[in-house]
Amino acid sequence: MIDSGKIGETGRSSCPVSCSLDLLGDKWTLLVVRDLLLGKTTYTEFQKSPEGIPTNILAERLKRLQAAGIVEKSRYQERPVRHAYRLTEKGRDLRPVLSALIDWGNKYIPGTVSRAQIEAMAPQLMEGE
Amino acid sequence: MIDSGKIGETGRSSCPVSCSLDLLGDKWTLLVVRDLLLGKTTYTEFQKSPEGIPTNILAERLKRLQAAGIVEKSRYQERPVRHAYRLTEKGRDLRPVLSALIDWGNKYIPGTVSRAQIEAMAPQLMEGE
DNA sequence: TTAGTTACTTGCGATTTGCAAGTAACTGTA
DNA sequence: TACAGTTACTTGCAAATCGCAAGTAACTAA
Repeated sequence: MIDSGKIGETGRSSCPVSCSLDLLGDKWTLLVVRDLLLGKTTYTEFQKSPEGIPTNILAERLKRLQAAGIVEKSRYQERPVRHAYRLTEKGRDLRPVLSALIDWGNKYIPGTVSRAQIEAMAPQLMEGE
Repeated sequence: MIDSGKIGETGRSSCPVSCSLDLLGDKWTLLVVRDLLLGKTTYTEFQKSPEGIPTNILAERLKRLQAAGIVEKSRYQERPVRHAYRLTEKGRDLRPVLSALIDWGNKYIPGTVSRAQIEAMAPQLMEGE
């Protein structure tokens, strides 16, 4: 057996789509990435998003994204200690994925906020594309 | 209350990313779409993919994708009755999403099959981009 | 007649989710 | 100094979903 189709211990196969979905394929992870691209940085800001992510899910996802090198946590203030979450380059490189989801959503799901409106309120979202 | 932030009965918000993920945000759905883009059409072909989707999950996802107008089922043979699943235009328009996931996976997950290799074995995957 | 294939469905234990509540550390106001 | 408020989580638990195995229905081919 030269190639089982699997990659390492984790990963269901050596397909880049499958491997990416192992990390990103759920209902919440890419929404956190979206918020980060929109410039949000704190736990509370993520919680305030209209989708209402449960706090335990948020904490777990932030840990996973950190472990995967997509997000980094930094202390932005002492007394009281406050942390900011930011995307790494690996995280910012997910922009095309989000961008494609926006375009598809705009085209096929009526009532969704348009890319133009999103860019207007967060110009950094699609910068550099 | 002018805008609750929600869209219709379903949908967690009016964000196109969130709405798209309501339908596509799990570990299997986009893998089925990938297989369809690769030219696979039958239930058994989907099952044979290296990730090994459980049969009940596959059946449920195909129903959901049909209900969403992303996939259509057609009889391609009588005696015995055989069905083929194919992407609609709405489904084919998910190509940029898959494409972005391939690029990200190739860049950040070592050992994944390259886009060039994927295109070589399935030229129709990224046609028209 | 019997084994094989296709396309599912059903049962069920294990994992994951989502809601609520609790906790720890600190601040700002009286 | 006391106390309400904020931030950033953790914990408990019922409910939903997942994944493995087995079963079923319709048909073919030997």
